[in-house]
Amino acid sequence: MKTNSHKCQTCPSKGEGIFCDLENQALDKVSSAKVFNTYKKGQTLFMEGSPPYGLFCIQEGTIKLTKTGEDGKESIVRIACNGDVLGHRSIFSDTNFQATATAIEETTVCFIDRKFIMRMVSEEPTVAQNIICQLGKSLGDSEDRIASFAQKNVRERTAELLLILNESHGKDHALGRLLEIKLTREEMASIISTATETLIRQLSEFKEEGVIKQEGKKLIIANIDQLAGIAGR
Amino acid sequence: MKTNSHKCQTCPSKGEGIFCDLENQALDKVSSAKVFNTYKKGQTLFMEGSPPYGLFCIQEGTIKLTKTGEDGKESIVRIACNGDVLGHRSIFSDTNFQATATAIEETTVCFIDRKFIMRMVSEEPTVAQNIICQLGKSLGDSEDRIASFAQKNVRERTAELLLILNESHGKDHALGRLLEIKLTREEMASIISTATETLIRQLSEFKEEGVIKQEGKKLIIANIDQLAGIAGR
DNA sequence: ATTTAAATATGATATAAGTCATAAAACTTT
DNA sequence: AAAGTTTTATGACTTATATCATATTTAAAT
Repeated sequence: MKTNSHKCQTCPSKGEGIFCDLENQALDKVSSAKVFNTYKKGQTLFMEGSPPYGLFCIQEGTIKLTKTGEDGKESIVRIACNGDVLGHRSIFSDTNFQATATAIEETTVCFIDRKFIMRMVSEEPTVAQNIICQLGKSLGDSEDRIASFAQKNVRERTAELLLILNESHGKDHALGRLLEIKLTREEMASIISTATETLIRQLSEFKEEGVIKQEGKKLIIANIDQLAGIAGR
Repeated sequence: MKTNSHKCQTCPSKGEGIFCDLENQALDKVSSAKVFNTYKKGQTLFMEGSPPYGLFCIQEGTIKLTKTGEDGKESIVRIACNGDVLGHRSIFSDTNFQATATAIEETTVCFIDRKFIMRMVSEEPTVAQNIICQLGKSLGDSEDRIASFAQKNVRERTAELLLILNESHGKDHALGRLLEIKLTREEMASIISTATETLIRQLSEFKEEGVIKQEGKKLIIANIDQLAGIAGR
């Protein structure tokens, strides 16, 4: 399933990725250095503890990053999607992966060798800047979650999660905003650090209140303002 | 209290900072571009929501980064010390500060204008790499904390906090490892997202068990292996 | 199509940790 | 040195949320 026939020039995530500011010539170099790959739902890109050989650039799809506790309980530390890069943290600090990356839907990814990316960062300042920018955004999101955990209860964090999912995966729909992401309740619970049953109960409560609706397996935010009020922002 | 008489070449944090790989010539440029400043305990470097004009490089001391909830409750999202840089996230993503930075002890800091640092990142790849490396480390720490909340109880998180403080501020001592950082119990509680009383109770429990001791205001880790066992690592 | 397994849902119960109250230390300020 | 303020410390009580148990629904496998 590996090929090099794809061109970065026509990549669907071109506008968002770390190579978005490159000239055509430099982009050609990236095109030839990368390896294209498709991961099915449930497949892992890399495992916690293993050494990084390069960078993963998400073209299209969604990846969860998880850490496993001693008791085996997994917790989701980040969700990455189109244009996001994985592995930069490990590569630049020369440490093993601190989390496991798993596709939660079919995802197309480009892999770029670590040596190539190191050279790229030296030669193309915009690439370095974009990596800094993305890492910064992830750090901001991560610290938001820490504060959220300290300051908000499950009801507020659930509302917040739905709003965040809306920003990254929300589509317009007759009844409101349809969340085009198929996370299990267990995964949603893990993101906001609560028990699966507690999250399910909270979603049921939101349904009763008419804040959200369900169509098949997909959730729809029916009243986004009310949800924002609950999340407290 | 502002001066330019300090040279980066003789900075106590030179080995750890983002400019550590620069040649003397380039370092001279940094020396003349920076503004040196001292913050007393409790003074703020910048406030959540305000725009960033540059980068803060910590020469010596400790800074807490806090976020304030609607209810006014502050939570500590990061602790930064010698060699750490603040403001990179905001500068590169061109957003306002997402947290407030306050000195928790007397801290000496160099301020570097945003335009200068942007130029530096373009011209000196090692600076960009070091920023990436530091951001990556912060992101890793932050995600560790998220997993920690999800997977550990207050007892375990308290043990973990003491171990982390030991790594950054621990000094050898007759009774074990002395933590050379003066955080209030409220601040310690905030770091691990628990109530002040709960943290105090946990420390009392550790004292009873003989895992930690107290000398004046400072804590001493008497049995680091046992503490590591409790933290689960 | 039928069986098996996994995910969702809800009730009942337990408990870790939060909140409130109060007091004693430990610093600050006058 | 005395008064005031903040921090540390414990006890008593409450509550949000985890855990356990058990259906029900949905998806996967045979």
